[in-house]
Amino acid sequence: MHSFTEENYLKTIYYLATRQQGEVTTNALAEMTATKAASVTDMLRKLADKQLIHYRKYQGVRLTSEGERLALKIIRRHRLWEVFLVDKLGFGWDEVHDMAEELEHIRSDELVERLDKFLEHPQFDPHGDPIPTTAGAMPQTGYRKLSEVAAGESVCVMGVLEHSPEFLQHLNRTGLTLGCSITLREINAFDKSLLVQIQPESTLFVSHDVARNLLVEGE
Amino acid sequence: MHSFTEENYLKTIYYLATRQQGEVTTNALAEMTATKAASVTDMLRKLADKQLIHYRKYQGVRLTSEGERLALKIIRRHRLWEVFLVDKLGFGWDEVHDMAEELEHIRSDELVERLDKFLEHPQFDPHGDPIPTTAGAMPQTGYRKLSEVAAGESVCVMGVLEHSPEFLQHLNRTGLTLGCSITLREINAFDKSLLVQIQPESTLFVSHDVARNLLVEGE
DNA sequence: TCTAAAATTTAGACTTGCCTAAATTTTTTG
DNA sequence: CAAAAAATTTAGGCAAGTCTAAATTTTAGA
Repeated sequence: MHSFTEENYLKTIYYLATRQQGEVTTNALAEMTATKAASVTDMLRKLADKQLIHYRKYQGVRLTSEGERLALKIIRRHRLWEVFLVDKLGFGWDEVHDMAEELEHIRSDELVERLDKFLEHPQFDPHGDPIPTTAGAMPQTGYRKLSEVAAGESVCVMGVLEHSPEFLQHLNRTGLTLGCSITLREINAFDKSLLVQIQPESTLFVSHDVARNLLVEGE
Repeated sequence: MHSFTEENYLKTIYYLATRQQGEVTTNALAEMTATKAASVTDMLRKLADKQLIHYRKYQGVRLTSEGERLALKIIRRHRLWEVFLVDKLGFGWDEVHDMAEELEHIRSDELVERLDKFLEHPQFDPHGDPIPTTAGAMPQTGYRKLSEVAAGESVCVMGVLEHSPEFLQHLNRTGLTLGCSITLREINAFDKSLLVQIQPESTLFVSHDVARNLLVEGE
């Protein structure tokens, strides 16, 4: 079996690999896991011994297919528990990350599959992230960032790239929650901020920082 | 905060203290936690430093009121998760112990209280054990062991003292599950085995070993 | 009650995962 | 393209929780 800590490294390597290209660096991992580079190096050697990552000294790291399988399993658990916490226990989407971070390490495949069934096989977590399948596939979505949408387009808010409580609470306050339909009225050339109309009639400014962390779906 | 391991020791000390009188011994703890006496001694010193137990070398151990408060909190979590696993996810009462053993360490009071509400404030877990209150009180039941019931009495099966999958599966097979009404027909003087009638008409023998692990309620 | 057995504690060591400081390799830049 | 900077790894150590073996204390039996 794999330790709590090993599972977190695998998940973090997966996460970083999807946002960068090439191999994941020691420093990036140290920052994400809030440890020091030397500690990361220790763990990388251990994961490489277990054939969960491809590791070449000084060159960075990449998951093996077994490592990716495990990472997706952890992510599946995390996202299913988040659905449980929000849909069944009534938590807000800004409150569930830390709890899911613990729940994702409960070791029982049967538990996960029963939870999935209990939740009626959700496809997305409360932040709009797709839930990997039992078979270990990550469903692809065609979402774009709001910051890449052209003026005049109407789109639907489908997810977020930033999961911090601060960001999510800001969205709560402005009404930019999942599923809401918006039309992009203007793009400010100076600071790239957006004038957005939320259906049916409220209008608000959205900073570029917010817009590039909001995922939206076509017209 | 307290470690996973510390929480397990507190829970185990509480458990042993309720079945024995006097102080809990090092050896008993070593056996229950599947470790060695020397390891237990180390942990007892640590728990004593944190004022969670009263500890006198060579004399055994007793929870402080703070230690007991924590132990009851862990037990409350454990039993609520067991209710969730059985009532909501459909697990059998013989399958849930190990999962609850992990879930009980998830650190969020808010989570526990929301779970309690979601489950509609259950009073007992799937084995008939009472669920401690948020305030930290262990509800008392007036249950007797089936082995202490007199011939001729009719009683209702309310709980078990032994939680091993083997024992619970044996009860499943014989039909002696929670809530079932039984009448004690005869007590065998030689081996203390019982002839029991399960309402309305099936009859079976129950060994003394089974009878002293079954909790029943009055007439 | 005195001694042997049982229970417990101490001593010293191991593993995991982390750290700091120093050494090494890679990358960047003048 | 060589020197400086940045990134990474190595070396040596620490804390938690465990272990075995040896020492100590308590208990039980003759």
